[in-house]
Amino acid sequence: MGISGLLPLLKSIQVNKHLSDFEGQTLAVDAYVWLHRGVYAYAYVWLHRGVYACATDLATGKKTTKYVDYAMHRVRLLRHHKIQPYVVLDGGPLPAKKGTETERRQRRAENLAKANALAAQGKHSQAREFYVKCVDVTPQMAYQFIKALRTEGVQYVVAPYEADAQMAYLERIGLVDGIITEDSDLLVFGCRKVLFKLDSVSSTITSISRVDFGSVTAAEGGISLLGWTDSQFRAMAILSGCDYLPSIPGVGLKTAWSLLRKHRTVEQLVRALRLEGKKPVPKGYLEAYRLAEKVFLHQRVYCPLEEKLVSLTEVPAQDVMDAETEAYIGR
DNA sequence: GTGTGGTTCAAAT
DNA sequence: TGAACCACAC
Ligand SMILES: [Mn+2]
Repeated sequence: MGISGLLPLLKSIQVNKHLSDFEGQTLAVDAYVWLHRGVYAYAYVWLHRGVYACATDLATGKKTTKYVDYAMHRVRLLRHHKIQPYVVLDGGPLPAKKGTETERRQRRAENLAKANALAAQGKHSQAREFYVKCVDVTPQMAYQFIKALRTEGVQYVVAPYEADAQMAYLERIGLVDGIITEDSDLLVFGCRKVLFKLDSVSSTITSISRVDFGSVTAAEGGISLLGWTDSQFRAMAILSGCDYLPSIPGVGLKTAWSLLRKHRTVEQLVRALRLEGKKPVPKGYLEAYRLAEKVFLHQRVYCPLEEKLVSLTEVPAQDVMDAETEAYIGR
C-alpha cells in the first residue's frame, strides 16, 4: 500500500538520474519488487504458451527458476555501472501489518477462484489475466534468488521482519548510500536517498532526496514542506493512512498537512477533530497512532555489524515498551 | 474547485 | 506497488 498519493505530491523534487551517476556507491535493493516482477513476467509467458496449471503451483520454484534470471539481470546491470548491490529480503510477517496481509491473501484467493471458474468454462484467455494476478513470491523463490546471489558473490541480508525497516537501517548506519525500491514508505522511515522506477532498458532511475523536502513547492495547489522535520513528515504520512493504521475517514495527505500546520502535536490535533465532530475519529485512534509511529521508528532489524537484532532507531529510555508494543514492532 | 476514496490497469522476455 | 481516472461530498 505505501502512502497513497505521496509520490505525486513530491513530483517537484523527483530527479531523473542515470545509473552511472551512482558509480562507486553501494545501494540497497528491495528484493521483493524484482522477484515479484520476475515471477509475474514468467507466469505471463507460461500462461501465454498454454500452460494452464494453477499459477501458484507454477511459481513455486520446482519447475523453473526463470524468475531469478530477471532479478539477477538487474543485479548485473548495477554491477556493470560499478554499483555494489546490497540485496534485502523480507523476513517474517510483522504483527502490525496483519490487516494488510490478510487483505492481500484474500484478493489473491479471489483472483484464483475467478481464474479457475473461467478456465472451467473454457475461457482460457480471460482466465489467464486472473491467474497472473494471484502470483505470489514464496520463501522458496526467495531462497532460489539467494543461491544465485551467493554464486555471484552479491551481498544480501534477510530482514527479521520488513525489508523497508532493514534498508532504512543499512542507510542509517552508512552501509549503503541509497535505496532502490518502489515503495513510498521508505521516505517515511527517514531514508535520505530513495530511488524509484528503475528502467533497465535506459539504465535510468528516479531519485528523491530527503534534503530536497524543503524545496517542495506550494505552487499548483501542492503543499510546502519547508522547515518540516522528519517527525512532522512522518505524522502527515501516518495520519493520511498507512500499512499500520487506516486513516480517519476523510483525512488524506492534504488534510493531514493543513491540520499539522494548525496544531503543534497530534494529541491536540486529534482533540480538536473530536471537538469539531466533523470527522469520525475512531475510538482508541491516538493509541493506535502511537503504535504506528513506533513501527516506523523502532521496528526490529538485523545489524550486520553487531550480528544481532536491534531497533531501527534507539528507543528513548523514558518510552515504555509494554509486551503488546514489543509484539507489534517485532522482538 | 478541492480532496478523498474507490476502481481498474500495468507490471516484461 | 503506483498511476490514472472518476464519482462523490464538502
Ligand atoms: Mn512498505
